[in-house]
Amino acid sequence: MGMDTELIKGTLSLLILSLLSRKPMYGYEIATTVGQDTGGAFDWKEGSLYPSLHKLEKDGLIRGQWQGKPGERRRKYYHLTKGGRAVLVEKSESWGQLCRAVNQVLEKSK
Amino acid sequence: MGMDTELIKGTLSLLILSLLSRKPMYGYEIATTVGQDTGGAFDWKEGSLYPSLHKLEKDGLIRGQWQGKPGERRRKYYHLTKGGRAVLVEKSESWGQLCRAVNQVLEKSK
DNA sequence: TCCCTATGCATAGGACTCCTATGTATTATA
DNA sequence: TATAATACATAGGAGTCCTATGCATAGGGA
Repeated sequence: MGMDTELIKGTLSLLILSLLSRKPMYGYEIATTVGQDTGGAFDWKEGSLYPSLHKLEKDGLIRGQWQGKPGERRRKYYHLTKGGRAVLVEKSESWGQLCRAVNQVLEKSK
Repeated sequence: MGMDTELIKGTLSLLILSLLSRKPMYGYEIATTVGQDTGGAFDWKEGSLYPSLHKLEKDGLIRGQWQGKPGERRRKYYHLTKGGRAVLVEKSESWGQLCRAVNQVLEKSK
């Protein structure tokens, strides 16, 4: 998709939290899910995704647990913490405010 | 306003172009206008605004001209170039795509 | 069997955006 | 006459995201 990458900044952590509010997921699953859900609008790179997951965990918003019975592929499942759920609500509201504010300016310029 | 600053990134140049599509404006006027139009949602700092204006000019999207008859306050008025107008259209479309994509994910998580 | 692709996680280094802090100068106001 | 508001500018740093690279396993086709 031809979406301006500059405009994407800041949405990564919001969307990771949102996706994990559905159910625990592992990194690769998060990336493919957000791609599918948006018709390919997002194509997160490993170099963005994994450091972001590590930071969210460091900040206590998500927690990761290695899973994999012997013979299974090793995956790190992340789930939202209570704090992460609260931040998700805040970030969602901020996102709504941003949308309204930007669209106000764009509308007024027409 | 309590708007998450991370989410703001990328909107600065879009909104500057949008504001200048109304009429030529000088830097300080741009900052106060975007604040008024959004009820204070944006509070752009000089350290963000002026470098951004310089970059937009360097990229050929806007052009600045010093104005000020003697006795008047010296102001640098910027106006959109033809290229700037085209980029504004592109960026507006990208912004719309981003909004839809993010909201798709958020909605699906409810 | 062997190679290639997809899956799955990770990090170093760099580009880019925005902010804080600071500087200069003029005009209006208390 | 001091202070706030106006008006522009830049250096330095923090933070976010990307490119590039590395490692490892599973599955499918030749």
